[in-house]
Amino acid sequence: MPPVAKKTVTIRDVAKQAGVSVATASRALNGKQVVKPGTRDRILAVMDELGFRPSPAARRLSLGRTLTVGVVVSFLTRPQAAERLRGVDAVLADSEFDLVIYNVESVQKRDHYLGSLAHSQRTDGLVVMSLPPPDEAVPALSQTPVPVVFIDVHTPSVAHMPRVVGDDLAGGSLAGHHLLGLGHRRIAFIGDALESPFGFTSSRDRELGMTTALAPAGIAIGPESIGHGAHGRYEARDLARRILLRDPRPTAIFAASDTQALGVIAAARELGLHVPDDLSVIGYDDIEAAEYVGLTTIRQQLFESGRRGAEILLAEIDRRSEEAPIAYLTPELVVRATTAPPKEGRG
Amino acid sequence: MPPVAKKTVTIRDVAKQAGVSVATASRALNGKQVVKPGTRDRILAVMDELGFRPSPAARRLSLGRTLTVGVVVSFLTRPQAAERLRGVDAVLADSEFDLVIYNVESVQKRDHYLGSLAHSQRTDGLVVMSLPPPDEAVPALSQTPVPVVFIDVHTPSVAHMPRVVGDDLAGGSLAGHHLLGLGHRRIAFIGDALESPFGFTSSRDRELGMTTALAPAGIAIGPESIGHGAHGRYEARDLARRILLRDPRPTAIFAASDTQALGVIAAARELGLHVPDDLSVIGYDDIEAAEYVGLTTIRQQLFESGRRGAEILLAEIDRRSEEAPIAYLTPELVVRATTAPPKEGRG
DNA sequence: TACCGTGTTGCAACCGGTTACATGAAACCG
DNA sequence: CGGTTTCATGTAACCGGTTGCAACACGGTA
Repeated sequence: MPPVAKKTVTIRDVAKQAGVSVATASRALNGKQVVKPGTRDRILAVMDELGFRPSPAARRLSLGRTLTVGVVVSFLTRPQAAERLRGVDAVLADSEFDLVIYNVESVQKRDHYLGSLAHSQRTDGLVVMSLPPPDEAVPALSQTPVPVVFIDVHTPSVAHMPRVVGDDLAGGSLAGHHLLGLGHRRIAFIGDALESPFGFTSSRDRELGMTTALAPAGIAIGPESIGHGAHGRYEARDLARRILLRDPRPTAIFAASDTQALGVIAAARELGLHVPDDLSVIGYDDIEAAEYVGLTTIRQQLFESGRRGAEILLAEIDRRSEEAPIAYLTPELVVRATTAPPKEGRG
Repeated sequence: MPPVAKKTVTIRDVAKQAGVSVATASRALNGKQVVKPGTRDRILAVMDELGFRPSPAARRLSLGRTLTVGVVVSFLTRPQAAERLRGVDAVLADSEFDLVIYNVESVQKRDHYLGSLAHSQRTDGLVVMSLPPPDEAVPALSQTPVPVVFIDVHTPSVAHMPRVVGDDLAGGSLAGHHLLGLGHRRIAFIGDALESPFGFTSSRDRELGMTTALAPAGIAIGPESIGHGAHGRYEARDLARRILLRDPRPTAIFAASDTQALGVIAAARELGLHVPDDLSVIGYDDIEAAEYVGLTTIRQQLFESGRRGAEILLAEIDRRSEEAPIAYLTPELVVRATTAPPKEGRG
C-alpha cells in the first residue's frame, strides 16, 4: 500500500488510543493537575508511540498567551546588538517563550513596530534595544497590555519605564579619570551629532561624564576641542583632523564610540602623529575590532544587558510590578595600547 | 463608573456592531473573497473604530499554518551571522511571517533544535545557518513536513537539499591567483582543524581552491607550510609563528578567515616582519575589522546569502519543488593593504 | 410569470488545545 | 452502614479566527 500522508496526531487521538478523555490527556501532558501515576504513564507512552506533538498554535489560543516575546533591535549588524541579543536568547531559550526579532533600520519601521507591536496580540512582552521611541509614542507604550523593557535607551521619556542601561555618565567619567591619571591636560572629545533622528543620547552622556570628571581638576574643554558629527568612522576622522591641526594640539582624545575612535586613529596616522606617544585615544564599547587594534576603551556589559533585560521582562510578564524595575550596568575601563602619558617634549 | 478592563475585541464583536456575520467580517478583513464594497467599508470602519486586532494565534490555528519561520544560527555574535540574518529579515519583514531565532552555541543545542524543530509544529519553514547537521540527522531533515534551507553549509550530506552557499573553492582560487599575480611563489596556508565537532568544511574548500589554482603554475604547498588548528585568532598566530620561523620563509600567507588572518598579522609583527613588504597576508570573509586593518580578503555576499535563503524558503513553503533549489554566490576579491609583490631582496 | 445565473451573505463546523464544573468511586468517619 | 471528603476522570464549553456550503436577492431571459 502507498504511504499515506500522515495526518497530524492530535490530543484526541492520544486520548482515544489511551482510553481516556482529552482532559486527562491534557493534564498528563502538562503535569499540572493530579493524574493517577499509572494513567499518566500510559498516556505519555501513547503520546510517544504516536509521535504526538502538541500544537503551539492551539495551545496559545486556548491559553490566551502568545508564549512569544519580541525584540525590536536597531542595526542588528552592529556587534553590540548581536551580543545583547545573545544575552536575551540565553534567558529565553530556557523558558517557554519564543524569541521573534524585529529589525529596525529606518525611522518608518521603528514607528511602525513601536506603534503597533505592543498592542497587536503578537507577543507577551517586548524588548526594545538601543532604540529610543519618539516622544509622542511613549504615553501609549507605557500603558500597553504587554510589558515593554528598554535596553540601552537613555531618553528621559522612558525614565519611568522598565529598562536596563549602561551608566554612560560613569563611563565617561572613567575615561576622564584615566586620561587625567596619565597626566593629560589638553583633552578633546569627539561624539555624535547632538540631535539624531533616533534621539540617541549616549554620546552626550559620555561627554558629560567626562567633563564632569575633569572639572575638579580645573580642566575644561573648549568648544574648539569638541567635535560633533554623524556617527561613523570617516566623519570622526574628519572631525579629528580639524581638531588635531589646532595649536596647541590636544594630547588626548576621547571618542564616544570605538568606531569613532578608529577614525581618530586614522586621522592621527595621516597627520604623522604616533599613537599613543603623540596622541592618546580612548574609545567606548569595546567592539571586536578594538582588541585587534589595541584600542583603550570603555567596555559595556553587553551580554549581561540582554540577560537582565530578558529577566526583567519575564518577571513583568509574570506579574507587573508597581515600580518600574531598572538595572544599571557599570562600565569598565579596558586599558590597551592607545593611551599613554603625554610627551610634551615632542610637541 | 470606573474604567472597566478592556476586553479584547474579537471579530464577533465587529460583526455584531456592523450588523453582519462573522464570515463576512472575516472576508472583509482579508479581502480575499468578494464583499460588496459598501459592506466592506462599513466593516473596516467598525474595526477601526473598535480598535480590532485580529489574533494571530487564532488565525494560525484555523489556517493550520504557523506563519513563522525559524532561523537556526550558530554563533550569532560573529559578524557574518548577523549580516546574514539581516538578509533573512529583509525578506521576511515584508511577508506575513514572523522570524524566530534559535541560537546554537553547543552541539547539544544543535542536535536538539535540528532534531525537534522541523517536526514540532512551531514553524512553517527553517533556515539553518552555518551549521552542518550531524550526518545521522540528515535523512530525517530531508523528509520533514516543513522545508529546510541551509545557508553556508557545505557538508556533502546536504548536497541534495535546498541551500545557498558561497563558492569556497572559487574564493580560494581567487586568493591563489591574486598571490600568484603578485609574483609570490612561496605561499603558506593557515586554516581550521580538519575535523571540528560541527563538521565545518569551508576552510578545507578554501585551501583546496587555492592549491588547485597554484598547481598549473607548478607551485605546491608542502605540509610544512600548512597550519591547521582550532578556529581563532591566537591559535592562528601560533601556527603562523611556527611557519614564519622556517627557512626559507614564505612570502605570503592565505588564511581561511579574517579572524585567522589577523592572528597571522600579529605573528608577523611580533617577529619584526613588515606587512606587506616582508609578508603578504590575505584573509576570507571581509568582516568589519578587515576594513579597519586594511586587510586584503575575499568577500562573501553575506546579506545576499540571507536574502536568497529566505526567498528560497518562502518559495518552498508556497510549493515544494521537485528539484532542491541551490543558489551559489560568487565571492569577490577585495584588495587592501596587506598584499604586495614579494621583496626577495629583503629576505 | 417562472426560471436561472451571478454575486453577497449567513450558518455552523472546524482548527487543537485548556479547564470549569460535574460525576463517580473510593476512603474515611462517627 | 449512611454520609461526607477526597481523588481521579469525563463532559463540554471556550479561545478567535477561517471557510465549505447553503441560502438569498436581484436582474435578465424565455
